[in-house]
Amino acid sequence: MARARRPGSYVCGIDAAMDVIGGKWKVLILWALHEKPCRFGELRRELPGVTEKVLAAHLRELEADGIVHREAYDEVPPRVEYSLTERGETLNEALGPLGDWGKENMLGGVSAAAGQMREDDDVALIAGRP
Amino acid sequence: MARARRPGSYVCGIDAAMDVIGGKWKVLILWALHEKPCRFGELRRELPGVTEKVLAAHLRELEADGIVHREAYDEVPPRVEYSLTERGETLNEALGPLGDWGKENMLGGVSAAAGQMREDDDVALIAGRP
DNA sequence: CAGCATCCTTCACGATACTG
DNA sequence: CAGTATCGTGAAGGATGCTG
Repeated sequence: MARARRPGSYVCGIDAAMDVIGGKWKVLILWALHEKPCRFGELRRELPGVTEKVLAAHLRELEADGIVHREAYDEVPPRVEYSLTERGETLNEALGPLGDWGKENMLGGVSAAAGQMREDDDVALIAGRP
Repeated sequence: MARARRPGSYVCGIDAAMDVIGGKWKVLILWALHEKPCRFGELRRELPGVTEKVLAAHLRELEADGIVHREAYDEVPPRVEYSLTERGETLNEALGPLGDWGKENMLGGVSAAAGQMREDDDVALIAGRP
């Protein structure tokens, strides 16, 4: 996306990861799918402003990278469900510290860090999100 | 960079962080400066392929975001040294898990994880780099 | 040495319209 | 509903040349 995709060799792991999440909506898609598997139109509603074309393209890329799973049900009307793969979940977790950093340093360094964070989910891992 | 810079409000911390490191060479600059403070030309040699214009632009943005510090010495010939700020260091650390993920999942999931990793530096934190 | 000034290319993203 | 097809745009990035 933001750079040459799949040149075969990256300078480092960050480079490779940046390639995977380099799309404008990639991380938002990741976040939306982490909350719950979503259908196409559902996803579109979760990401205000994204166009069908771009959403479809991003989903195809994420699928190619093994981040999301696409399940098409042969029904009428057609139904397709997107969900995170195991690899997608680990990516989401790896994004956690970065999200924390962004929230602390770029947003209003809210002190939401300590105390009011629930732990019944893996909120601790993926904090710094909406 | 890759998206609208400083719209004033991001969807989440990841969004904000992605904005900071969204440039094509940003993370490489971060990495180079983490190893040691660098002069402009030095930095250029560390990043094969980057042009002066782009490197200068990225450095200015990183400086504006409080990630790197620019120290200009009034000598002849002119000398400028770039280094990571405290915030830059924390960003670098926050990038660690992502680097690990990229190395494990996108590169040759090398088993370099265990054993042959030296710990005299903070290698453990910022693994997955060159 | 450390840059800024220009011009140019390219690619991600967007808008709109149309199918199975 | 879940997409494809086509056309258009803007901004990031690259190439080259010049300056304090």
